[in-house]
Amino acid sequence: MLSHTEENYLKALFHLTTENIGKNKAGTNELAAHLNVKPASVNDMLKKLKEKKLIHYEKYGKISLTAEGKRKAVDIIRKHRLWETFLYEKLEFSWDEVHEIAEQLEHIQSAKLIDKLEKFLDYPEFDPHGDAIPNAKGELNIQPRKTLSEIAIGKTCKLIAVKDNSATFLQYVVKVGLGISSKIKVLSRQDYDAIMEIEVDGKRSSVSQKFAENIYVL
Amino acid sequence: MLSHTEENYLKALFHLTTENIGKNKAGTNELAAHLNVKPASVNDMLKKLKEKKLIHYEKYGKISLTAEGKRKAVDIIRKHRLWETFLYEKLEFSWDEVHEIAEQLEHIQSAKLIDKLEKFLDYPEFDPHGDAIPNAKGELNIQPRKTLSEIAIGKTCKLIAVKDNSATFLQYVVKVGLGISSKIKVLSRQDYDAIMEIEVDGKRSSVSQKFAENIYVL
DNA sequence: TGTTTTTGTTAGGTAAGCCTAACTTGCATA
DNA sequence: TATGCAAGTTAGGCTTACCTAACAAAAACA
Ligand SMILES: [Mn+2]
Ligand SMILES: [Mn+2]
Ligand SMILES: [Mn+2]
Ligand SMILES: [Mn+2]
Repeated sequence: MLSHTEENYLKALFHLTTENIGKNKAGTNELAAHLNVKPASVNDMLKKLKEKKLIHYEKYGKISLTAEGKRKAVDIIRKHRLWETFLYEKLEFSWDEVHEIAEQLEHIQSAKLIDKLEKFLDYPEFDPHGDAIPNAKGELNIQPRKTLSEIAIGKTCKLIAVKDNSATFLQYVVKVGLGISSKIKVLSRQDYDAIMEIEVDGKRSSVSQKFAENIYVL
Repeated sequence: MLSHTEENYLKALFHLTTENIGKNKAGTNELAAHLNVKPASVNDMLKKLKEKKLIHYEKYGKISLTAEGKRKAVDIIRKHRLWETFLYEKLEFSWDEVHEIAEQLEHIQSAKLIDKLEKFLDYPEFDPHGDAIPNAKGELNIQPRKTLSEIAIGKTCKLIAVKDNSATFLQYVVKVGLGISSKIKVLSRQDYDAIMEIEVDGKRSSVSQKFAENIYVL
């Protein structure tokens, strides 16, 4: 049985490695920043997770998840995304509210609960932010995704997911008129700072590089 | 913000005092037994809860909840019972499974979540064990309840709630053919050990004093 | 290649929540 | 009223998960 904290470390490692295609190792400082703790605290935990055979790690080396660690992480992500879907679909929360509550719910221990919840939701494939929900076997198809910042001027694309799950970002996304499946036309992009002008349902907006990098499109 | 542990102490105190009519103070050892910890641990926590003005307590004296402590406890019980109802009604868990999972869910922090859950469940009045669910204002009507052990020979009564929420007890209750609203006829009671013979739906069973004291009837 | 900067580690300390062992208080009952 | 036992408290220790400050290693860069 893993503690709440250990689970959060595994989940963070999954996001920093396995989920980011092309990058499969993380560093101490990076992990510390992601979890809002100090590198010294991370170092303590790395020793414990290594001892439990959940991560690969050598002193001064890079960190990666073992198969077992990966499986544990995927299970937490599965719970997180199913709970988000429940909150959004059944309790009518808005998509900027679900993440924070799911951060708590993801730690509830009961395999039966999550399987019943999945059935109740009729086996959803994606959560409210467009992220794929792993199945009960721990299978999750991670496909390389383009971001809005990579779309050429003049082209139109479809929003399929958001990278940032924070309330402030999601509220901003809604304000620009965007949601899952929105069609976005790229009108222009400044050479100097990459600020883009986009059109959504006939409405024009200017968005930053940072914003565009957090929007996944197809 | 209260910790998971502090919440469990308040809930235990509520069950030992306010909810038990006629008894409104508890002792250190009693609380320790209820929480499966040692009296020394309870003593530590009592100092903290007093400091936070959640309990009335003097060294070597009895313990009781302040108005604020009571309110906090009722909120946790409200969450516990609404989650049990959700698990039972929506996810089709059996009544002997819901308590354990609700012990975890009751600590999720979000007033909005619990109010939306209550609405989703259409404002239930009782949980799957027949216990009243406090409303959002913290109101809970505690009425004195008779137990099966107090019913006279020859009389018939109706099961309205169970006191013990453990899986073993609840499975036994089901095995005897009982559930909420079951009609129970008391056939006999031994003078020596108070073992009772009862009839439920034409089926006869013998139950112990301990069993009968955990069945609330009307 | 030498030096600076970044990254990572260690030592030592804190708070929460638990424990055991030893002690004190107060209540029941002789 | 004495006294023995149950109830309650204290002291000191443990583990988890965090911290700061000081240090070591590796990477970047000049
Ligand atoms: Mn999320
Ligand atoms: Mn989490
Ligand atoms: Mn219960
Ligand atoms: Mn609890």
